[in-house]
Amino acid sequence: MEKLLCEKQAAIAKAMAHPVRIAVLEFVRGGEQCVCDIAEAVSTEQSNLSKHLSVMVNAGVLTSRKDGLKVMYRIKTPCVLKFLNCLKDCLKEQMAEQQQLLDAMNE
Amino acid sequence: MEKLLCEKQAAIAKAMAHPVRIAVLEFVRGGEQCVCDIAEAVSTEQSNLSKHLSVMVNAGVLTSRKDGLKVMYRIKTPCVLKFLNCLKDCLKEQMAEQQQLLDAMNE
DNA sequence: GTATTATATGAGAATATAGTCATATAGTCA
DNA sequence: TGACTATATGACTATATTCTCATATAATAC
Repeated sequence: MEKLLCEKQAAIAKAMAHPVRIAVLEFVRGGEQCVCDIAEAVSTEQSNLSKHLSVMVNAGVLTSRKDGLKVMYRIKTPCVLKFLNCLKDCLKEQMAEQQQLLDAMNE
Repeated sequence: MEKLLCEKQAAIAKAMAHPVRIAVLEFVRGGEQCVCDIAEAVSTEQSNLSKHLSVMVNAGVLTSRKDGLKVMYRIKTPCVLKFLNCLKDCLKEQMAEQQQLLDAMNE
């Protein structure tokens, strides 16, 4: 049971654990976007992007809706946004630490 | 530059995107623990666990210190805890949605 | 209907990740 | 010193992920 919960959490993390997918989420966080615009924004091949998108849909991170020829993707829940912020904070914390090291070297 | 930031964020997410690693983080979140206790808690082979731990150390998620024969691991920054909470919230949100579906079926 | 556009999918190759086993290292204790 | 314990590492296999290319599907416009 405990194990299953860990698996589910890992699956969510995994769905975001790729540079292209982070870039997609950052691009989409402002509002829904079609595949072609996302592809341009993250400069990734259409078919490849399409797979990344479906990974995130399956993990419950994104949803999509059809709009004519286009398919619009958007972030599914507010949690995902919080998650992204969290990641960025982690990175900032790491960089701040590196900055301290750098400062120490220059003393 | 943008790309590099995405890579770094993805690396952090990837370091946690594994069921065993989530289990480790959950076990360690209360305070530092030695490898042998972690191994028992997450029921994973010692050498395998050791690799998972070093992945997380390299990603800046955990730190370790030697204490005699033992090596104690702990969560490196408060951000990581927030991150874990975030993941759990994402999962809760997903399960709540499934619950709604279930309710709709029973009407 | 055909042509066109936007997106998805399948097969395959390249690469990365995870797990297992045997072994190495390093600290402790007698 | 040698025996013992805790942890890390290297080699290897198994598996999963990513990417690319070609092709399929689906919506639109003519």
